Amino acid sequence: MQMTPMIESFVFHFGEMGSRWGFNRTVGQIYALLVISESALSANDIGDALGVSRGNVSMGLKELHSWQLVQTTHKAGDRKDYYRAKGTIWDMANRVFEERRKREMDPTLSMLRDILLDEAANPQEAYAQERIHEIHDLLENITHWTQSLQTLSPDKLNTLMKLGSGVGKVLDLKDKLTQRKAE
Amino acid sequence: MQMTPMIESFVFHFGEMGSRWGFNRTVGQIYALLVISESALSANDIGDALGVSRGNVSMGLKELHSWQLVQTTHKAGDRKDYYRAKGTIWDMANRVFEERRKREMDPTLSMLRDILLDEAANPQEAYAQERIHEIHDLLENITHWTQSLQTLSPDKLNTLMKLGSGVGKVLDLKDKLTQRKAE
DNA sequence: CACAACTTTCAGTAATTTCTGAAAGTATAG
DNA sequence: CTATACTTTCAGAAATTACTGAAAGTTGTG
Repeated sequence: MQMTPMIESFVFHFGEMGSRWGFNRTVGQIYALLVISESALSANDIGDALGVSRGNVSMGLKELHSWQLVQTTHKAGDRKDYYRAKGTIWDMANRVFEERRKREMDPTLSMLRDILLDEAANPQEAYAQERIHEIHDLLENITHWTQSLQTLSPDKLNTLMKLGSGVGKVLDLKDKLTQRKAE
Repeated sequence: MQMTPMIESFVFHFGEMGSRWGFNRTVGQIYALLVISESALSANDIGDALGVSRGNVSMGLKELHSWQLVQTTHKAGDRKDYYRAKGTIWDMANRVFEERRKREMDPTLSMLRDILLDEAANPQEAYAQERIHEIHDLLENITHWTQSLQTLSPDKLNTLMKLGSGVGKVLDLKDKLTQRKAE
């Protein structure tokens, strides 16, 4: 894998962004490299291309595995493991959303739920609980919603996204229809 | 602001999560504290409650300001600045989404666009550009979509979220209607 | 103007995260 | 079983990020 300037800028940028998306620089770079590489790469290929240690590559791949973003393959007569990005770009986006939900939302939701089970001991806590309730409900809504969006086919999701804020009109439409039925 | 155990666990957890949501521990804690506090707090109140230095509080508030998540107020006959969380929970969620889009998506999109302007120098780069194109289009779709969702009223958004995957059926419905019209 | 009451900045330090490379582990071939 | 060709682990080092507190800055008051 030779890093042309084009490929370098893609890979490095993904590295920078990696940390914002929930993994570290090297993990981001490894993934970027695998995504834009047509052939599967060995751990050494990756380390050489990125200029990082073999150990670091191993840890990075382990992390990507836990995100279910890589696939291990083999070549005949070669003991080495070869790695490639798993699934389509849609799958990738889904994975990232899902993992982040697990890591960001779920623990928060359960903490909030715990707090709401307690009795407020004074007006200050009562006020706090009200706010916490709001946050809880909002997060729960978002969680459920994103989960159900993930069950939609990429095709439907695309339609929905293309619709943009036009979805508001569709909702009005639906309201009218269901109302008419109710009459 | 006395930190009861309930309030402590909320504030500390928000601190932990803060880093995942794009800001550091102290910033997360300060914001949590302001959200569940009915009255506005001075910078010293905050520092005392959280056990962090005055300087750190100042930096944290500056950061929250840049996210437009806090509001500064004053009390008669008191020179101190007092701080409170700005807007509703919905506003907060919007702010966070928007800020993150600005910080995570926009720079990536512009980098991808730049790469796509170049000619591929070889088949390897051609393959890379195909992948990059896919990623670009996906991110652009998501960006536009989330932007347009933000223009929807909280009320409509709520309806949409409640609908969950049922939105698929509504889309079918819309398809049928628009088709009928076309006939 | 000088002083008081505050806030902000920032150099140095502390805490945290990431990375390296050597050692340990694993699997296959002979 | 031993040698070889690999992968993983992990203690310590390096890099990065966050925090402190003293000094500088700001604003209002007498």
